[in-house]
Amino acid sequence: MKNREIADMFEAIADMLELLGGNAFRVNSYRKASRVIGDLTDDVADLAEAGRLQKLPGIGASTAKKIVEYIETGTMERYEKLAAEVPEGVIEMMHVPGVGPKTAGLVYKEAGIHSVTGLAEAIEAGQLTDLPGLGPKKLENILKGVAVYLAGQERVLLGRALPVAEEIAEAMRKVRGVREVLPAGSLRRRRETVGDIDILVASTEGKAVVEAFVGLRQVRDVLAAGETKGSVRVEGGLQVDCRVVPPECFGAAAQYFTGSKAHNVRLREIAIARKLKLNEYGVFRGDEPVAGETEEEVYAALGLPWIPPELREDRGEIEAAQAGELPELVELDDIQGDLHLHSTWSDGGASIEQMAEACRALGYHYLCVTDHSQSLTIAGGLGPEQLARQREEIDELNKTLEGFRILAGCEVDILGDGSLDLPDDVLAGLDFVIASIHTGMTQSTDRITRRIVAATEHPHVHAIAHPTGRIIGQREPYAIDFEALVRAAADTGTALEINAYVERLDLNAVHARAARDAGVRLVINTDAHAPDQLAMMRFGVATARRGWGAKEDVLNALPLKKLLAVLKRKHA
DNA sequence: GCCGTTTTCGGCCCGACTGTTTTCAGTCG
Repeated sequence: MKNREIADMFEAIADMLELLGGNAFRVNSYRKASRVIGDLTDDVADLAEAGRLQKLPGIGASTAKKIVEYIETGTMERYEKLAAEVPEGVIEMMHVPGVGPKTAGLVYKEAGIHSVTGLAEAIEAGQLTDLPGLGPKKLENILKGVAVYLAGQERVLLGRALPVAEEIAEAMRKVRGVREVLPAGSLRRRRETVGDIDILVASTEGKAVVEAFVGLRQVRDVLAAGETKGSVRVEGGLQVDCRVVPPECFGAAAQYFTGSKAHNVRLREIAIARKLKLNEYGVFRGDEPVAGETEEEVYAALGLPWIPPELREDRGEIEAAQAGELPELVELDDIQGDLHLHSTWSDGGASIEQMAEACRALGYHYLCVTDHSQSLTIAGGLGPEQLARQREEIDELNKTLEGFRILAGCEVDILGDGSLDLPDDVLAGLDFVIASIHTGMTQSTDRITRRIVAATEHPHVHAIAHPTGRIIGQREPYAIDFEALVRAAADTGTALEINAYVERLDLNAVHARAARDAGVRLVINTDAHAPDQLAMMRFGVATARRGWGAKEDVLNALPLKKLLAVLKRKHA
């Protein structure tokens, strides 16, 4: 699958064209094409073969031709020509905060600088002071930017950022003069990682609110503190911005600061078509404000229903909203139970009883114990006899629990050859079987796809756990043919998991969307190894929502009776 | 380079901030 390569090439073409002073709209077209191809789960080669490339938004005759060229020949002339002209390091300089295409182009053309480190050295040696537009402050600023860039400026996991944001938001709600507080930005859209935290505050007293913000006990460094905006770093280096807006603009500001950028651009285009103007202060006809106090009225002024933040990525949500076809997204309250968790029988930290109590406290009606299977000795995997004894314990516990049911299950390993780690008759006796890969993760696309597809075809496997194996920032997904997996899951009635573990979120949002579009049932599980980890369910639900998942798409949003009926069907 | 409820040509998102200027270019979100 060459989607990623092609998306990256279009992005690089955009960067290089921009640096060379090419038409800005053309640059934008390449960026859009890059995003569209990058978001695709279908193989772009299949679309090309079917002659359907130009059906994609932002893909016209010219980019379609380049895609076909790359698929057929393995190279793209446009890209190669530009790459011969612009050294890679010059493009990299553009990614330093404070350095854009103009500055990178200038220092390259006028001073021959072609790397980020070369840029820093030249500034420190005082070599760039004669260049137009580069005064001492600008140069100092670039130097700081290089330090930030080289430090890696990593994005932070949603699971880490969200609690920080909520704590700060809670503290800000207690500040005098504050009417409303909303953590906005990519965090509100529940992206799996976030770059920084944006806290939006409605108040008429900007300065006092900002002062209170930078004085919060969580604050370690104050980066800026003005009339309407404060910027700080908290423990761990995470940057938090606070913006104060008047209450009558709060809705427009919330919309604006939630993004995504691509979504906002589309909204502004719609505004223009309606002879309106949209900015962070409201919707305007001429100078006349038409909307702004709530997000609902901002969207309504553009002829749209309110769109849930998780969908705001310009991935078709605006068209769906216009057609009145937005999905009714699954909510945390819809979740009836957790179907993938561990106990002290394998590598968990709590007894089944403790896990059950924790699940009841969350308002669930059932859980399924899915300890590891025998070959995973390092995790204390269970064999047939242990599973039988575990079942006895579960049966005893179920006698004492009212209105709650513990299901007996297993996270069975998919072995290297695609067979399962437990005999069929043992699996047949379990309520729920979720299969997963813990070894041979680096196998070829062909092998690993056959392995997982074989597991979906197994009559006793109800779901595949963490289907791509990726761990955010640590491990790439398996080289699996995802389309083939989705087809197999759809054909066999096997659910695919959204593993809610904050480092996993696997399936991710784009994969989850493709699965649900193909009619595959999703199952959202925490894979908890201790009671407190059950709370990660919210991140799995957020990912399902980003994947356009509705309650009906989610296996464990079913009430117990219906769930058991569905599980039985696969067994039979 | 894309695209069509004013268009197959001529448009294409908006405002703030900063540092460099003397009216504005570049960068950012």
